[in-house]
Amino acid sequence: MTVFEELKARGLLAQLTDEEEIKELINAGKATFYIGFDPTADSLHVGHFMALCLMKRLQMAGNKPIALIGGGTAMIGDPSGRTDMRTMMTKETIAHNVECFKKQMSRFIDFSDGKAMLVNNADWLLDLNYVEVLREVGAHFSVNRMLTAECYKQRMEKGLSFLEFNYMIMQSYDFYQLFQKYGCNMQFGGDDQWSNMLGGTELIRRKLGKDAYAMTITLLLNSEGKKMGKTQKGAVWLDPNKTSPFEFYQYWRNVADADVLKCLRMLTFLPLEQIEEMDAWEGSQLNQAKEILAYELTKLVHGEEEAEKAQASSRALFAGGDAAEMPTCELTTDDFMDGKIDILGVLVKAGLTASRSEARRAVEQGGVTVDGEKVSDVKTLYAPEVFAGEGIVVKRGKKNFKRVIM
RNA sequence: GGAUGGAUUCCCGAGUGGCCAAAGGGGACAGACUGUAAAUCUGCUGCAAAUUGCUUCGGUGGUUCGAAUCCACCUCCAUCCA
Repeated sequence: MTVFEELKARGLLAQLTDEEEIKELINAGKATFYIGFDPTADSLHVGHFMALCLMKRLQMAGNKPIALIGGGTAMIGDPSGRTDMRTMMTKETIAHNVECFKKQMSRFIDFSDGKAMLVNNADWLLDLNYVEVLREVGAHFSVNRMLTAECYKQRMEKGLSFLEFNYMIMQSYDFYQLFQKYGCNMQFGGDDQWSNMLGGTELIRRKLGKDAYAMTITLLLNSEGKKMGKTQKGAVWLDPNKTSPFEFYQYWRNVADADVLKCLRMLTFLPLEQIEEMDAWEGSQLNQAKEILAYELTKLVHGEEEAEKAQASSRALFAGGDAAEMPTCELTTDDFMDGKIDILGVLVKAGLTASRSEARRAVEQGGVTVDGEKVSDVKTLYAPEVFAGEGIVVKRGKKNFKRVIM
């Protein structure tokens, strides 16, 4: 199976400027392509992960990837698909994020021996001369056309600043630069980037009279049409300090039935034949598929060891086994009042609830368990001895738990 | 620059002097049912020393016994006019 066929079979391809041409180039391993990542946070997330996987797949097929970090474009902020303006980030924050991105990326992509490149568009964007850009680049863009672009649609109601309006032009300029400098003639990215990417191919055609291609990958949406990889608290990060391997594992372990197969196809490197077999699974058997999904992804992102640990904790918690790998919280003598700590205090200290009020509600509703015993009294007290040795296991709800020791 | 409308809790959105920690919906959380899924039903959703107290309706001052609500100024947003 060729790379192109595989991408297609996995449902990754969304839109392409020229299917035949792109197919030929990437199958032959002759393409130099780039994918842009704006450093809007200090860690990559699942969306980035998909793009990195795409990069890896194409790299394995012999193509040369360029990972572009948007140190320059992050100064502007991509308005695509957003209803409100991004908060402007300081230069320092961006610089910090760029460093974090670099570190994380090198775990996924092999940058050695010129097999891939890492560039930062701050290198060419920040020193641009305004009037020059307007004449050289701006002249090739039609405002009328830009305004009809899908990505600005949502913003037409709420308002769009001139700053953000220029994002598309900056991204187009990136492509134009990379085309000239490195012969990069393809740009890939998330489907929300389509209009921005077309801007680039257009610019190259107008300035140089040459063809460049763009291809987007499907956004990972769940069966309700929402972007996956987001939790109530925010994104599911790849940085273990922001989203622990266990939380990461649990996120995928808990995906809806309707989404498991799609996730396996789009996110893992498991052979398609194996995934097709699982397609026939039904009912509770799908739980196995979820376990595989969670394990595979955790392994890709955090390594095999962490994946094993996460799986062990998960099984221990839900199937009731040895819970050695449980997340732990340590109390100090300061946490005790008159030699005791109440259940609400324990919940808050363990980070299982945000406030004592919330803890109180959880207990009142029967959602709190200590060592398997339901706690029904809000005033339940614990002496320090309870936390000695193995400590106690505190659970809030079905999925949130901590071992509390001293 | 001018005119008009607007800013309410995680989000949408009601509230135009006390009965307001603030209707309703969504989401989130917890319980029941299950398979760590979905659907459904129930509860819950500012903080706390908890039949009470404290902080919150863009910001700062003011009027009043009492302000999300009235007044002044400011900030931001939308629409129209330039």
